[in-house]
Amino acid sequence: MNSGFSNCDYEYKKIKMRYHKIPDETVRRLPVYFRALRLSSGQGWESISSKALADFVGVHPWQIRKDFSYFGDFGIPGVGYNIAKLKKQIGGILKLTGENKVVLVGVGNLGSALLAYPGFGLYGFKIVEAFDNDREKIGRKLNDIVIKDVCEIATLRNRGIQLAIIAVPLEAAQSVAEALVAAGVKGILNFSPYNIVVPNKVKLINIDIATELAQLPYYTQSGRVETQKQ
Amino acid sequence: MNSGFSNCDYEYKKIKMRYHKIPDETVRRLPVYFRALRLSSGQGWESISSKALADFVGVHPWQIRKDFSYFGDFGIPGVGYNIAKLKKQIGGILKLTGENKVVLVGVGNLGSALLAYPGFGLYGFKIVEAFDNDREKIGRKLNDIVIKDVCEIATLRNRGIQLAIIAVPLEAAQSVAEALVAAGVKGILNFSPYNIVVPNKVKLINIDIATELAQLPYYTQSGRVETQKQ
DNA sequence: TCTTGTGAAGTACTTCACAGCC
DNA sequence: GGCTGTGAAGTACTTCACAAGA
Repeated sequence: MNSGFSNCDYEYKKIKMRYHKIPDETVRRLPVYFRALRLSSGQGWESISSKALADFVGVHPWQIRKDFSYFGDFGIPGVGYNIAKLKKQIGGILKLTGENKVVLVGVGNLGSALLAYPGFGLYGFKIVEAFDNDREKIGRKLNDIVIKDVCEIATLRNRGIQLAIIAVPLEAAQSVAEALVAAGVKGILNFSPYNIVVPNKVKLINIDIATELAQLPYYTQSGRVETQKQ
Repeated sequence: MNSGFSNCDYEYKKIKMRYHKIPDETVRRLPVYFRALRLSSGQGWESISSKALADFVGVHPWQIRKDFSYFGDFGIPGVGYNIAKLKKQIGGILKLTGENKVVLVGVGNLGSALLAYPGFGLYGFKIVEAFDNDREKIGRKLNDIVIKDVCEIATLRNRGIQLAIIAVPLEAAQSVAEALVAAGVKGILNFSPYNIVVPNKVKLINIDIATELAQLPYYTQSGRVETQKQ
């Protein structure tokens, strides 16, 4: 990707306007800041400095200032950031305004846990539908959601549902993803350890639990000297 | 971090030995390659090319070759990589030899799902203990594991258990982490949305489910033009 | 004096391109 | 002819350092 605009720079600067591509790493951190602000806003503070926020979420202050610099002038020099205003701005950037509807596919052990997961609410997410292919489960109610047959994914069309969570065994992951995309879903959070392929217009984020765990022994087991190579 | 050794380069090259720091991103991908190899080794193939492996896991062939180049000469030009040998080598680098014991703290919805998660076995992980602070749960058996009181985390000392998974509410996360570290745990996979602080010698990997989901609307909602700034 | 915002410098990782081996 | 291994080039992100605002 190209930051572009190099031969238009002068024009843009003249009218005091510049264009940025937001680094993906910044987008990844914004939800973390957002949650920190939500948690800290009930505490009577009005402002927060980049240092205080940084300590809370575990990054460096200059990282936070740099991240915010991609958007606009959020803060007040000598004071910090107004918590309410900052929260609103980050929410706006992330499009976390109002309620975001999400559907879940796969109501096994992990899927059931996700249905009950309390962390989604803070961001305004709500799981509004759940699907499975197990006849035993279809029709049952879990956390106020009636589990439907995966065949009914197509009925999501035109209901304004853009996000889905996939928590099915890996054999089913690709076909479920395709059904979701066909039904108009534009963003997928995939928990199955399978390399799902989706069209470019669809954003896919993978969480691969076992793979994350499998990094640990490399770092923890002693004898990790710099690799010798001959 | 410094790649170092610049003034020793000649010496090292002369004796055909070089030292590398393995990029964290490479370590993150190795478990993915490892699983792909395990899945493909039952299929009668003996060798696999960087292109075939790349297509399977969803990266570029040159990325795979570069990743492997940090370790040694794995492949045979014109042929590819011997699957059995490669699997063994990656397993060795990641220290995924034999059975890796893991303990789980927090047997709520998510913790229970992790206890039953089938994906750990492929890497040789086994959850050998589970802890919770809920009197209702303590003493019950789940997936052949008797749930113990969190107070008993200290009893893990000297049992050769290096890895732990934290799936407790955020208020409890820091204290649980400290108990685990005190009991000799060296690597933690943390599912609670809290910035746990651990000593440098302990490796911490965070999986923050809601935060991952919260990135999606930014990418999926239309109207994401390059940010305007004045 | 304290804290922001940001060019510039530094670092880490990815991609290229091709020599060398099978 | 096909595929690996790897310096070199390119890109993306982080960290620094400091001018300017409150």
